[in-house]
Amino acid sequence: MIAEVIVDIASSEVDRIFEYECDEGLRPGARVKVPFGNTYTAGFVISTKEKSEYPVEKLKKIAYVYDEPPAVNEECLLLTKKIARRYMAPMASVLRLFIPAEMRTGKVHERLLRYASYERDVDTGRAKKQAECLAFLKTYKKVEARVVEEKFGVSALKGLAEKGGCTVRKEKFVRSPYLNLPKNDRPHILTEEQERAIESISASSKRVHLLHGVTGSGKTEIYLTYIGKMLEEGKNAIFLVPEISLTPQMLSQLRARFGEAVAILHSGLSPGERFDEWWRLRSGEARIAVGARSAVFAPLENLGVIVIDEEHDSSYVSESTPRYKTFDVALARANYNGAKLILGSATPSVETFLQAKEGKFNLITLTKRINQRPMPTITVADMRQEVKHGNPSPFSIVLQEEIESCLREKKQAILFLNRRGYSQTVICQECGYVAECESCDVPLTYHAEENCLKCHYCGARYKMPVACPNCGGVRIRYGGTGTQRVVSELKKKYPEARILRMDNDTTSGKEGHYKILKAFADREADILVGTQMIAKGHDFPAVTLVGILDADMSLHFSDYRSGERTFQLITQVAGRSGRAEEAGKVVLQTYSPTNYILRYAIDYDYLGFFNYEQKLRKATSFPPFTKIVRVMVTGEKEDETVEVLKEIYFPLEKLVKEHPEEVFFFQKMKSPIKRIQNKFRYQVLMRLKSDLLLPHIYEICAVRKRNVLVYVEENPNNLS
DNA sequence: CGCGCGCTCGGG
DNA sequence: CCGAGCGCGCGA
Repeated sequence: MIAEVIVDIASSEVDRIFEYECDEGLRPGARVKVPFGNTYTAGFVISTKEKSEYPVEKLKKIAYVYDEPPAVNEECLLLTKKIARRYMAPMASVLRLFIPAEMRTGKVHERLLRYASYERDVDTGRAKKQAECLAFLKTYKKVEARVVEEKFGVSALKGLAEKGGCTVRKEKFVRSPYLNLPKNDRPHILTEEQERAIESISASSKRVHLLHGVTGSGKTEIYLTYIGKMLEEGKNAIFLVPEISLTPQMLSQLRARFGEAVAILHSGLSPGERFDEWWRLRSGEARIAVGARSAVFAPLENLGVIVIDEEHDSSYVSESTPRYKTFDVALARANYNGAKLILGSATPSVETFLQAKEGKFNLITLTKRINQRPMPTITVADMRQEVKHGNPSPFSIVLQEEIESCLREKKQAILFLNRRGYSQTVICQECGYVAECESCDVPLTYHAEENCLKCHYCGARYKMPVACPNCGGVRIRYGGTGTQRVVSELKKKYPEARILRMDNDTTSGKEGHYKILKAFADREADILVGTQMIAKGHDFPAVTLVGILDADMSLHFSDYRSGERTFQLITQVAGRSGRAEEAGKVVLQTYSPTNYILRYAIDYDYLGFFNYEQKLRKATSFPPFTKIVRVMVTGEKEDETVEVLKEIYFPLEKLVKEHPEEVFFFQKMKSPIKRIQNKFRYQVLMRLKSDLLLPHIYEICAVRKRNVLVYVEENPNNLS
């Protein structure tokens, strides 16, 4: 037998099939160890055949077959080929998505522990410790041997085992997080609207279903009910959520509902936990995979449903090769398995909603909130007027009043500002010098807590200079407010208020996010000041006020999606207010109160927003009516980078000249941020009518030069 | 003349 | 990707 093997080296240079002699019965998808060059390397069997075209005397033998059953099944192999072709990615880099890194490196294995189990009552004679040990085991039946030995001594356990009172055996210990939570069998009562959604999903013959429902309309209950339904039918499920939503509460809720049938895949797990959870899915022991983007590759067969919650979230696009879109992978898997693909969002992306409106997806609209409560009222504070009337603080008069009444009534408030640090820029008032990062082409942000300057792109820290390095001046202006400054202003104004801050600087560590959220939920603070990360799905019943300090921030970004993003952000942040008994309030501060995006957001008018945005995109030929392609060329040496840029630019130029009808825009340029982490960034930007030229573009950009990286992005999330 | 580094090439 | 093999540049 001959095995066609892809070696586990993620480089296009060796991304081809190597043939090896193998034993009869080796199955495609198996991981193997093969001689390669003058060492050994891991590889994946892609297929097997009887005869090889390759000279027999040169064929080598497979050295070792790793695991049985094969780690990658037939579906995954097909999907691998599809993704590799689509993104011109090496097969090995795609195959790696399907198995946990722990398995590849071979550093983590299943964990075996010794357990002492009670057998029967025996006469322990004069051995007092053995008698105690026997009694202990009789009560607890099975205990880890190490624990028993610590309690009664090594010899007592050994002696007891020899007399037959107990047995000591090595068993697999499953490192599954939250496994010990009690299962909660309370019935789940659906509202009429939720019932109808379930019926619609079941009845529709369409592959993709979009649940469009306001925050608090109970989308999660619909997903879980449908997943439960699939389990009953003997089918399995994948439930995808944005990384940030994988909170302990969320996971324990799932465990309570589905018990051990749930396996969790996410970056916060320990290597051992991830390994075990993966195998629980592969072996069929667990039947629901929950996780962020990468969980779409979960090793489940016979899928009944794949759910993508918060469909619009930008974390669903991979930012390293292969730059797959979670939706595309999920759709391919749903098609293969005959499964339903459910997308859910209060603010679907324009692209998704357009497809739903055109009838390609089954659109289900949920209009009612579960608790019947109206959405919080949004008050607009015109910051131009505030400045005119001599209010220099980051808080408008109306927001100050609301904060005060909130504190008086012992309620909680959230203040949102998508900018961390103290001040965005540090400018010398004498000469206009702006401190910039040495490795990136961006200004530095002042952090008051550590009294230092930080680069928000590469994380570098610099000492805060006493005097201007350029002219020696000592008068420094702090421009632009960040979360730290908001907190210090709040403390000045409301010394009695307890304030928590949540941003990248305060959430370090494994459970950094969770600790702050929990502290706030436990009412350890009155006001939570935070960036983007406070916007998502957390329930704080006592929050009655949300302040959006700078609604314009994302609005005036030079990006075709800035309007969409602003709408989504405002809707999400506003949804944090008034989740329980109390009606919520939102104060939205802006310098452009008449902006259409803000007007639609204030009215919670998604359809209004969508119609406007859709017309705009169509008129200006932007996605989803076109596709933006950015080819990024980065390298540490500018001359080398430009060299490679030229190498791809001319073939690309030739390509677009041959297809002028496909191309709206084509230009090579330095990136808006010319350097990040000491790497120069050059790009070719294109706007194309369709995906027709994509394969050619990927092909042209597949050049691999040492020291210079080239990659293709489709509709990139930011153009910096 | 010999060694060292940097580039090219092959791997089944 | 990684090591083997080889070419040319420099030192004494």
